[in-house]
Amino acid sequence: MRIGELAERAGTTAKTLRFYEEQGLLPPAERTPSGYRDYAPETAARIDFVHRGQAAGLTLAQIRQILDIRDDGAAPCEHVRDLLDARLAEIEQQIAQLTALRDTITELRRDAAHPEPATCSPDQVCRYL
Amino acid sequence: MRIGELAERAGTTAKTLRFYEEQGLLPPAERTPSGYRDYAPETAARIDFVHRGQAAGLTLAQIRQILDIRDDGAAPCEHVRDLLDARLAEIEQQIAQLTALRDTITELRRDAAHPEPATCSPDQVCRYL
DNA sequence: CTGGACCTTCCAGTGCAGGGGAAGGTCAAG
DNA sequence: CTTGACCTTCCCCTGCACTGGAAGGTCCAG
Repeated sequence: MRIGELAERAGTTAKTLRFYEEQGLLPPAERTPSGYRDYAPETAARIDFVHRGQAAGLTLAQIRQILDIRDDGAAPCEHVRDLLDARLAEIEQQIAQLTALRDTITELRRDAAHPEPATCSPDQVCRYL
Repeated sequence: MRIGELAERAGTTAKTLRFYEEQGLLPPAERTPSGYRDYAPETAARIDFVHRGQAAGLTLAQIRQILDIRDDGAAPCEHVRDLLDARLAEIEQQIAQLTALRDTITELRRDAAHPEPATCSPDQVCRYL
C-alpha cells in the first residue's frame, strides 16, 4: 500500500505520515524498487494508536515512548499508567488555572459593563484592566 | 532612564523591552547622543498595563490593539469589553474541553489500574489506550 | 508519448513570547 | 588607561505538530 492510500485509510495525510516516520512513530517503511514507500495494512492500526494517544492528550514524544517499549517486546502498561497519571495532574492544574482566570476576567468584565470614558484619567490606559 | 533600570523596575528584562518596542507595544524610545535608549519614568506604567493584559489572558497583539486605540486619543473601553468577552468564551470552551478530556483519561486510567500484561494481545499496542 | 496523479527529498514557515549569544560601542570608577 | 558593567544591532533557537512549496522521479490510461 502506498503512502497516499494509507493516509486516507487512517484519516490523515501523506505529509503527516512522513513526519511520523521521521519522528520515530512509524518504522522506516519498506520501499518499492522505484523508491516509493510500501506499507503493510497493519500500519493503519499503529496510526490509530497514535491518534488515540493524541485524543488522550499525550504528546507525540510520549506516544513514541509507549511504542518504543512495545517494539522492544515489553508491555508498556505501567508506563502508560504513569503517563496518564501525569497528564491527569497537568489537566487538573490547567483547569484550576483557567477557572481562576475566568473568575478574574468575569470580574473585570463586570466592572467594564458600563464604560464611562469620561472618567478615564488620561494618564492610564484603561480603568478596566 | 536606561533600559536595564526600566526593566528592573517593571519586573522584566531589557531583551523583552526591545522586543515590545519591535512589536509596537512601546513607542520607539528616545535616544541619548550615544544611541542608548532613554525612557521617561511613565513608561513603567505602560509596561505594567501590558502585564495586566497578559494576566487577563490577552495576547500581546490584543494588548497592542488597546494601546493603539488609547494612543489615538480614544477610550478603548468598548474594545476592551469585547476582548474580555471573547477571551471569556474561549476560556469556557477550553475548560469544557479539558473537563471532557479529564473524564476520558480518568476512565482510561481506571481500566489501567490493574494492568494484566499477559492479556495484551501482541497485535495491539496497549489495551488501555 | 503525453498528461496528470502520485511519489520522492529538502528547505522553510506557522504561532506565541521571548531567550541566547556574537560582535562591537559607551561610560564611570579606580 | 584599563576593567567591567552596561548598551547597541543582528540573527538564530525554543516547543509542538504539522503544512507549504519547489524540483524532480514514477506510473498508468488514453
